Amino acid sequence: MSIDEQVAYLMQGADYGDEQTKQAMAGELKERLLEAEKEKRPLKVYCGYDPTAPDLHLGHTVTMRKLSQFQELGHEVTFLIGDFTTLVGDPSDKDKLRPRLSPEKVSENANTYADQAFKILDRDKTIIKHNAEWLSKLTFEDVIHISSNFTVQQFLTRDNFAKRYNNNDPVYLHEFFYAWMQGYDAYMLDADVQVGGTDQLFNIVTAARKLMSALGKKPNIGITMSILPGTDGEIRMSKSLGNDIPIAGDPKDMYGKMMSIPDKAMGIFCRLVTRWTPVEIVNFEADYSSGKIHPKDAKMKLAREIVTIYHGQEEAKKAEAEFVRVFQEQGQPEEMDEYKLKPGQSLLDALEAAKLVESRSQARRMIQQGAVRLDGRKLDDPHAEFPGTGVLQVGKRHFIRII
RNA sequence: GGGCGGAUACCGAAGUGGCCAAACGGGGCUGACUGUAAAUCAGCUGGCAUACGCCUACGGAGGUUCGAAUCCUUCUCCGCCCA
Repeated sequence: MSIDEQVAYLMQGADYGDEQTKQAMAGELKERLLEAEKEKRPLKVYCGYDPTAPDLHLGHTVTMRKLSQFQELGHEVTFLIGDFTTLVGDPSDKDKLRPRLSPEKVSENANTYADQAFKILDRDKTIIKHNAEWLSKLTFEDVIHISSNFTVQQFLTRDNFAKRYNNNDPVYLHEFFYAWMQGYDAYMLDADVQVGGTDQLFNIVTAARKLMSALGKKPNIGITMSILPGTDGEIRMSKSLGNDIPIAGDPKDMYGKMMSIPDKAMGIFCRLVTRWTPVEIVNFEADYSSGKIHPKDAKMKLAREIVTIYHGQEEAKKAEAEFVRVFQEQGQPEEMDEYKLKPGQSLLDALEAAKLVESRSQARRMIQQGAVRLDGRKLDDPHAEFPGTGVLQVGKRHFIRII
């Protein structure tokens, strides 16, 4: 790849909110790539992760995919675990109720994180670091000194702060520290490039660059990635919003979830979470928007690609076959859990005991709404004795074999 | 330290003594349509109960009242203003 192609590849999916910043960053990236080439050194690239939850979903992988592209081009990638910053809490995370995690829990999560990340990153080429290594050693004096490089006004330019400030919502003092701690990470790592989400724009571009300059280093280049929407295609993917696609989950479920994203979100998924090159993506999009390929078939290809990344080709094929069988041909899943019927159980009892519903009230609702079927026949009497063995289905996708 | 305002279900937001399991919007779920797309339509969205109904819930704890999300006391948390 030529340098310009590399820049295009590495900037793919990046978003800075305005075109000028993007141009400026692309320009700097190009310069830095040239410089590295001349000096025969790789760029130092990193992204920090806060191991707040053990399970990763596709949204978390956006920056990992970007790191892997750098890796592909021979650069040095550091996977930074924010074990110290996690204890502080990121202001861009609105989840205020997040319980304070114990250090044990944090390191446990961090391990799971790293394991899942290595489905994307090359384990042997990735450096893992923890920011507690340096952040926990700063003295109060250091903190004051570093803080003196920033003004409150600078922080208030950040949308997230400004908005809450104007709405009279709380803005905590410690949130300000979060931004510069991230900058300090970049400083300690001698980062040439820092990858993050657009929600990190301020931390990466304003705070980190300023701090690095102030401490006498060349400021890092920020690659801030667009935010991946969830299965609704609109709002950022997040577990608490229930629109996430976990990567460690069941491949069939993953495939199904991918199929449920709106057509208009296909493009962004391609750019952010597939292994496809910019050219392949352009062709893919052209194919379905011109009608050459049915959008459904295009989406199936996309779903297959995603499942393949995390579960391999075999599983992806199986997931697809199952999807076709269950949803397109209205058949039954290949495998399902079994439940042994006990004598005298009513429909309600069975639904509850087989754990197809969360409560008896919910079971009643489902029955009333005509969502409960045994071998395709609708069951509508909650109190009738359960008819017998067969495949019991609730809604579109919950099945259990009654034996 | 003083004054004022606020905390409601997954989220946002009404309600300001009985008609409140709590309007409305979003989200989620179910059904119709379909490509588990979009758009649209209908319904559901605390628990228990065949049912009458019962229980738990409007930040926490007490109290007033026949009756409280609504009134009082106090505690916790948040915002604004003054110092």
